[in-house]
Amino acid sequence: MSQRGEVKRPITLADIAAQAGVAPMTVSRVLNQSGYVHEETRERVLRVARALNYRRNGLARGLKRQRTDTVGLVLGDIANPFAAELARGVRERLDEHGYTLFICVSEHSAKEDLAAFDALADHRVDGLIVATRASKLGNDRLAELVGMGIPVVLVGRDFRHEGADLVAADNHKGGYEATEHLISLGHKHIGFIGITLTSGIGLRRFQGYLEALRDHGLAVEESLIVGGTGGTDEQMPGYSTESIGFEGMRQLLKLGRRPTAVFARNDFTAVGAVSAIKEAGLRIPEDIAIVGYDDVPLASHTSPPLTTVRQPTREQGRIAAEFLLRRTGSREPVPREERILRCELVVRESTVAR
Amino acid sequence: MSQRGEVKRPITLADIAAQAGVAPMTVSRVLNQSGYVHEETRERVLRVARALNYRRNGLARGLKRQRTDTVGLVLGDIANPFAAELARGVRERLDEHGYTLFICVSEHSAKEDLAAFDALADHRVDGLIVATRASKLGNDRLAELVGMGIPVVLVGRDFRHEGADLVAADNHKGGYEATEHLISLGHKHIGFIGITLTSGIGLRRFQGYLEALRDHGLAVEESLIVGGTGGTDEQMPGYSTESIGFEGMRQLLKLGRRPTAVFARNDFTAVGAVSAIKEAGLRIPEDIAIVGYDDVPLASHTSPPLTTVRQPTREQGRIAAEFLLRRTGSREPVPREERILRCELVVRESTVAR
DNA sequence: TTGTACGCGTTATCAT
DNA sequence: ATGATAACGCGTACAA
Repeated sequence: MSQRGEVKRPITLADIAAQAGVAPMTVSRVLNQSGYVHEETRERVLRVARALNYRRNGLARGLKRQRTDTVGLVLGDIANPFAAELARGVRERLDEHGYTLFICVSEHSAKEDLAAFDALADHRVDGLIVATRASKLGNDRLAELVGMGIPVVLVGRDFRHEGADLVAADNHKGGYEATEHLISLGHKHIGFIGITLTSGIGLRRFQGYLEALRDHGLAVEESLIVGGTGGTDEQMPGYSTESIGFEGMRQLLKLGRRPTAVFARNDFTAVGAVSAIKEAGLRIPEDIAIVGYDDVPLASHTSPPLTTVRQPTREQGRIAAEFLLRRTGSREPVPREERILRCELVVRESTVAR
Repeated sequence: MSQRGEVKRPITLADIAAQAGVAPMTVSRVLNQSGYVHEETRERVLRVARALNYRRNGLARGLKRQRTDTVGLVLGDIANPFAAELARGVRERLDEHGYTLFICVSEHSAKEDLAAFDALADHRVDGLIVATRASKLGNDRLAELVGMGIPVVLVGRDFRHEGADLVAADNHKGGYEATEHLISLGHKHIGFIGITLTSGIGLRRFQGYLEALRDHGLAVEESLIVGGTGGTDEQMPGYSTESIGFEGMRQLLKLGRRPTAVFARNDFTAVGAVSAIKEAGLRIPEDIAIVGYDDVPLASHTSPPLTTVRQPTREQGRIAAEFLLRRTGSREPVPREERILRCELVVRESTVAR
């Protein structure tokens, strides 16, 4: 026997077959529970397989079967509670259908987006769910993958492609309703914190804010709109925008006529703003009312509890998974689907009628 | 030609080779930049490859090369800021070495842990970093994988194996120091919120708490130790333990003699506790002091800013990656390494001398 | 019920 | 500088 290679070589079907005195094919049948195998043979094979600690080779298997029972999920930022909930929804559905989910994180960089798409595509995932910010590079590459016949579903991504499904929350409307809520409470000077030009989602919310102001005959005051760097800050967890909220609010408080209400692009930004307001010795909501966005678990435990806009995050994940399954499930081309989900205003104690 | 199959078949090296008038091997050389290829040939091949939108088949490639340049990271809960930071640290190092990171989430279930290990192992990742809660099933399976020669690094997991490296934060000491801090401020009745029996990490912190009490001659009062369900609550994001903190604190407030200080197992739990304290009309830190754990970004923006214990999370990720690279890098068996990192008490305004 | 032959797409190795 | 061959580990298709 040529047993020189002392390096632990992974066990293969052939190894099992040899020890069990059958053909590799029989072992395959046993392990995949396909075809007929004599009960006695079956047990013998299983015993050997277990004894040798066999693990099947997914590469060879995938290569032969032309599918891997695997789905890739590309996330821009794993620290984002939205991402977590989304992943949960996706997994929930995918699990039921025997798919394994591989998550790649791109840290909101277009370059890493590409890397993630490619890595996943190269490893022949059966489908791809993408929930990162849109970029020219990324969109083009996605188009290529779609062209190659890889099922792709976009989540909350500002990019449409005829071959890829889309699921998103109606952030525009959500922003509109948050703002309208403040207006209906009698506010006329409403600030916005967290404007960024790079993020499609934030931009949508901001547009809703603008539209609500206009629809109700309120002037848009540029000084009431404050930012947050658009760039990718390596040090800072992408979504942990407490600092943006804090700095932004400080800026607003310096104004000659400060806003009586503020709409923050997300709950963390809102928390940062709350922190700045308290630091200045002002009260919420009496002096300044505040609305967040997302309804993260934290939102109901701040003081005061935060009025916010809830988006059906897990639901988006579930739908994304279902859209994908539709595609992996059929050999024929599948017509594109798009689903925009409603957001819901959750009124708590950080807003009150003037 | 048997060109009947109208289904878009993925482009292969052979397709490119045919169109470029060379052998597949040459194409491989060009695409992998290995070996000598005439410049002219090279360009022709590249042109064809680009025109056909070629994507290499990672399965075939991995099968042949016996490595995939891929590392798996198993996380118990993606919503946990700890997990996010950890992943960031891991990626940071792995990227530099050309590895792609695939993340699997197990939602803190031992069964899903196994599924993740297996999926990753089957797809022949070059290594595995595991940061989920320990379980009998999981530990056994990990031992098997280690036995098969797969490089494994454990992060903050309460399980030691001679073939797997370990990196963790010193949660015991952190819990000790948090408690000692409160003691040094004059507190004698110190509560603990968030005891769970299933979580190794939480347990360590709790043990530190107990030890500090004992070392300073304080009695352990069982009524001051409150819980949080140990089970897996499907509806609740795993780490979002605001509710546990909230409910736990309410319970403590009902006591005849309530604690003057509380140590919460993590910052979110602390935030929930803060919320309950305020609801009861009490002040922090005057009436009740509170210490959290983790120093999440939020902690410095609560009111009052939270005293907490910071653990070097990203650093743990980096080290885990380095431990892994050590193993993937060498054919020989590598001696086990273990690194326990110090935590650091961050004193803010939620604690003050009595 | 079991086995044989072949191919999935790639690369290592040797030959030219 | 390029090509032919074989093999990675598995499953499909067919034969026995």
